[in-house]
Amino acid sequence: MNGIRVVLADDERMVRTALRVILEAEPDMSVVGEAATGTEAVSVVRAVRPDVVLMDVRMPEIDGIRATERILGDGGPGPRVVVVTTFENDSYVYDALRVGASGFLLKRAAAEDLVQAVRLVARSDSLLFPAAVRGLAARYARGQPAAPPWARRLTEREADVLRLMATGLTNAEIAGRLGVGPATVKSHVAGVLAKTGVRDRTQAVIAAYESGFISPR
Amino acid sequence: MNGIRVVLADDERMVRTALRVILEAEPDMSVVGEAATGTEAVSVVRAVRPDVVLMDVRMPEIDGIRATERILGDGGPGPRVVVVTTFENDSYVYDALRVGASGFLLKRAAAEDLVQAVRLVARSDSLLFPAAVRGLAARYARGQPAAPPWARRLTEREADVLRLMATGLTNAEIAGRLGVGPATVKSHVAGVLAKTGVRDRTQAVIAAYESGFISPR
DNA sequence: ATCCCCCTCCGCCGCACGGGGGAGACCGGC
DNA sequence: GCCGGTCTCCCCCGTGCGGCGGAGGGGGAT
Repeated sequence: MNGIRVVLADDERMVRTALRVILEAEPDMSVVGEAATGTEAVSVVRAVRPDVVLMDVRMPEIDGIRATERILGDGGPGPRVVVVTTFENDSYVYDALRVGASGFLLKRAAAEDLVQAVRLVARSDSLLFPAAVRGLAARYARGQPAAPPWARRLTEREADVLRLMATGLTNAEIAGRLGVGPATVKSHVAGVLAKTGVRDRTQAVIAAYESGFISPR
Repeated sequence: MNGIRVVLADDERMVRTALRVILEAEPDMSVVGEAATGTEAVSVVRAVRPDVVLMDVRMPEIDGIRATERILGDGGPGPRVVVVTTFENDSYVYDALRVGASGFLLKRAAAEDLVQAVRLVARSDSLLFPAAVRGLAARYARGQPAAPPWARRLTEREADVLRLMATGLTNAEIAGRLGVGPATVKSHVAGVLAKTGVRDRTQAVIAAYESGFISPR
């Protein structure tokens, strides 16, 4: 059975139980570990090597952000970390982005959204930031002009290329816009496809929309 | 938080009543004003400042297009105007685009589509047009003569294909899903591209998102 | 000083894609 | 009856795309 292996990290048992019930109801998911503290989360993840970690922000010992940082700092292909929090107006959003989280979810999100989110980050390696926190993320991003949060996965240039891809331009046209050669654009496109785990530019654009990387007017 | 505030402008009382019933059934919408003529629409909108205006085209005194023009010409963040008409091959489509309407709906649209449309334009400021007329928008904005063939709506099959395109499938995969040959899919894709006035499948998917034909989670 | 990542570019190659034709069948309307 | 629209499928053909492997330079990290 090679479903999506998930680890839950939350200090409240009831929350973990609720998440477990939701996820175990899906045929393609299984919860392979739980943690009640940040340090526990790190060790559990290192032990069971899950595909996705649902990481609460507020936890004893070390918080979810630091735990995420350590997990993703291990090197190699780490799990996708989806940061879960209660309040949408807290600054953890930016921190989550900075340390390389793949997604951000609110605890009040519908169960359906939760499983969809897990599936998306597990499958396509997309960045997943729902509409609820998009404005927030953008606000923080504006406050820190030189620190595009997505740099963890997509490089700055790759992000540029993806944005232009999402306007329907060809590689040659993107090259013209960026003032580089077509071969360079091809390289960046290849990078985007690899990092987002999709097949072609069309799927990349879809992922950009679905993840909130860009949003419709 | 009264939800989405809507003004109805239509010279037929029954139509207004029908729309009101449909919209009031939604917990997140409320009809805050009605108008039976174009001039009335302008004054009502200025008075109640709604989020969305459902604007009939044919109305006494001044028509819906001119009324829309005046409303959106007021400056500042005006409401989203969705132009409603009976016929789809109406030349009013172009006029609606020109004066800055946010959407275009047919009166025979299902109630479900109506509320979805209102919600969409209110929430995301999307342009809501049948994919068929999207290419027109760009060309018309550039001041170029709009070619009539594009005003034709997508056929049911073409809509199916577009939806599948927007999930990132190749032509061959779409063919498999629909149980037809690859050549058939190519035909439908060609139809979609022609009618939406775009160049390739990626732009078609973008148009689908931007037009509200499909929407991200 | 060394390593690693990023940006830049090169060639080759297979293939999906899209344009431009067309054709037969069905169905509804004039 | 005929015609217009839709759905189905066929051909050829050019090309943009994406995978592959490589290369050189710059800059940050340790």
